[in-house]
Amino acid sequence: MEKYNFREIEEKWQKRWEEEEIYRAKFLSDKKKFYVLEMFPYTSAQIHMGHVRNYTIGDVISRFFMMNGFNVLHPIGYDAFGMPAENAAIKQKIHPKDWTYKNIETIRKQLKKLGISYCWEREVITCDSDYYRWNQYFFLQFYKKGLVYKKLSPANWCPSCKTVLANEQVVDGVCWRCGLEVEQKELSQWFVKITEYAEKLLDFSGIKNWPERVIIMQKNWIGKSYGTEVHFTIPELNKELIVFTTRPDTLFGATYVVLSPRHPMVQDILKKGRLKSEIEKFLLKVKGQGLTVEATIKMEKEGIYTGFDAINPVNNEKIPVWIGNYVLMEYGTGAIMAVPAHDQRDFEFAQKYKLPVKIVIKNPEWNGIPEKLEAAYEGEGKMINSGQFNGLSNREFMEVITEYLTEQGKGRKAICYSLRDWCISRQRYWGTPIPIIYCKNCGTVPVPEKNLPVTLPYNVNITGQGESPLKNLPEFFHCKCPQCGGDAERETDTMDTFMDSSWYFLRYASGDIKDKPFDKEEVNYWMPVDQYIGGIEHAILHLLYSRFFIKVLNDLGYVNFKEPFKNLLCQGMVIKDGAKMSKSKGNVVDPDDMIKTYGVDTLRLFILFAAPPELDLEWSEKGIEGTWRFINRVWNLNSNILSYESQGTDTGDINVERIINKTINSITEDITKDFHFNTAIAKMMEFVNNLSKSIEKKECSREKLVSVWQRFIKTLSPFTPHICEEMWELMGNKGSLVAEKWPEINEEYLIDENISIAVQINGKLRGRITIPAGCSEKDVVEMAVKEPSISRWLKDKTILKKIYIQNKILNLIIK
RNA sequence: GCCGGGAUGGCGGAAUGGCAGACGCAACGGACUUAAAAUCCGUUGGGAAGUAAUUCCCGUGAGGGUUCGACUCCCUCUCCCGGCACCA
Repeated sequence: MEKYNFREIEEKWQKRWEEEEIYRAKFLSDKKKFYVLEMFPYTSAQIHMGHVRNYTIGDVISRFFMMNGFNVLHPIGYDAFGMPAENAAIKQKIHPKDWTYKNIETIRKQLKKLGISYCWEREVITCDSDYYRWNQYFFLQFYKKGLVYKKLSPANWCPSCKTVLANEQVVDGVCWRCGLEVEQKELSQWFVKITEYAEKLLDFSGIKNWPERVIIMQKNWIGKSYGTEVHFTIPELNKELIVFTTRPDTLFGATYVVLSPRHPMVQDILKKGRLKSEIEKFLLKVKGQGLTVEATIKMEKEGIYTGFDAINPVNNEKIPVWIGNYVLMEYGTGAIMAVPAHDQRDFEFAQKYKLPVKIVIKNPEWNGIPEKLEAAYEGEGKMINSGQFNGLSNREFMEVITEYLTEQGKGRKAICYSLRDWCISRQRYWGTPIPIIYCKNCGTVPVPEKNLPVTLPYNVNITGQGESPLKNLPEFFHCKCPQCGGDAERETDTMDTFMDSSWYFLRYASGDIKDKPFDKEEVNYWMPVDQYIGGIEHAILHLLYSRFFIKVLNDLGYVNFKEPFKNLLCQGMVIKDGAKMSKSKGNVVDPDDMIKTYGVDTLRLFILFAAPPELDLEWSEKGIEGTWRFINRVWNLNSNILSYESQGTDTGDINVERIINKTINSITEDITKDFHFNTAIAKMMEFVNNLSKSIEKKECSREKLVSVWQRFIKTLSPFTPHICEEMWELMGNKGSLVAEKWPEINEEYLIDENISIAVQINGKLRGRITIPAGCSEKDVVEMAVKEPSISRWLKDKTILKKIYIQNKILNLIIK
């Protein structure tokens, strides 16, 4: 018996697949297609177990659909722009481009060793000007449509490094490099109007099968809420202050209003000079408070009185105008009305600053009206202290007051989204240059399409300090205005890398193309992606931006579909010792080491077997040995079958035929229903255990055994393709298994002659009986009561009720 | 703080209203071997009774509910993980 030499087998087949180009996707418009896509890797130094998991899952799906007669597209590429390349440049004194391409080389080698069925001819590298020029092209199309604009927006700013910091570069409110406190700085930045698509993005009807939680997360992120705009007046400023509220019913209870520190009216107030130094001091303090999540959660709610009052439009009451650090300019109108009696946050703020509390909704559980509240009452009730509206239910009153305000010209119904426009400006080098030119005479001028790409210059010095290196590069920064030919300056912001990943899957789908972003006809054939696979960490941003991008391209007539990803599978993390694998924790397992020791088929099988895809996967050194043993058993069994000789018996043949049909049937179900490869593999292990016993007993004929075994090899092949191809060839077959048809099921072998059912007495299991298939309830009960383990419970009792679930269980209720 | 997900043997997990613990790991016992490794066979949720076949009780984070029947559905609570932009 020849020993299982995985190294030889894997090298042999990987070489052959490559030579014969069997995974090359062909545009065959009359053939039903299947586009399977895994999120492309970021070009950090190496791939890790998380990638191996992601790509192995994709590969099983890809091979399964190939064998089921689909024309499959299964591409790969590299997400190659982004901050880590600049960090590497700073630390290792290596150019971001050199670092990136060096990494791509390594990753490509690693991926090839995994034996994934990729169509390598369609590789995409986002930092290649052949790719990013089309980012610039789309930017210009969006610009023409009025979907991009520039506005002031705050960014994390380190005053010592004089540079913009990403949220992850701000650690506990200080700069990660110099440790100095981070400030907010207003910068003029480019935005894409994703908010214009909020309503379209809330419509998930074009999506077939996404995890429910991802849809919920996206809906919450878009955050549609219905409410009312209320117009307060500030007589001393001669201005109207518009606030948005979802609780217009509490309007009579408003005791102050609060502006965001970035609200334009703050400037009007400062101009008047009242309390100016106090307000400025407060604004300065707020400026030091970070934009990061930890910062905003830890931040204490603070405010300051402006010295001005606003008039409540419903009762002409004068209430103070405050500025508060907790009011966001990005949401609603950047100003709120505060109702401490009926909103807990307003209540706490009012307590802190001794602001009045006015109850306008009566809690039905109250006896009379309390003098003092312990907490805000946020529930339902009847209106009080609300003038002519007293006595109405607050629900009714919401409608009534909104109508009243509308009639008076003091407000209206409004819808608010918490979704904000997409800031695509990055003050960094390693990204797609934004194709805009600033001319003293002509203003903001887009780079003409024929001048694309605006190439990212190579000759830069990356320090991580100061402004973008592109500003210090005269040959890039200084240019001629395309309109008047005069001296002009280039935009030095580069694009957010989410721009790259919002359409890379279209580029894959159109093969080698130079003069267009993609081939419309071919893209319309392959798209949408039939199965997208990736980590849950991309549940919101990447997936939402891609959906948005496709909807815009659809509106602009570039594509004929409205959703990029029909089905989505989010896989869990790979963890070790209870924590995510990471260098800092020192719990990383290198895929290359595992491949050297066990071979890639074993690694793939273990990763698929250890947990269902959507759950976190606990790495186990012992566990992989288990799958290694299984693979070897399969290999040895193949040798045994090659030399097997027996006439067998009819029952033996029927028996193995039953086993294989049941096995393949339930594996097919596991794959197609929810990609539960772990249970599919468990069933293959069971099959191998059973078949080994049958072979030992020489129960079946050689002919039957070979037929059954060949079907098994096919079924196993998407999981461990190399060893299966080898066994397939040893069995005397030619050609690759992906060209073979997935084995069919013969229904008649799925049904057993005898079925074991459980018998319960009063819901408690008391025995088991074996019945012929298709037995009637009456017969089952008759057989059950004869069974000694059952009859002893029935002595001196009467059967009140019989519940029989066919082929499963009989429950007798007795007294 | 808000949103989402989860809790099942010594461990990874299986069963989504019908026999809890498939399959694998670990452990223990046995076969082979001079020996070890590898391999193969068997046992394995906890407790109690019995020489034994076997039988009974308990058991899916805690408590309650619905149901003939609940790991599964509903309510309350505890703990763990993930995401986040104080969303008015």
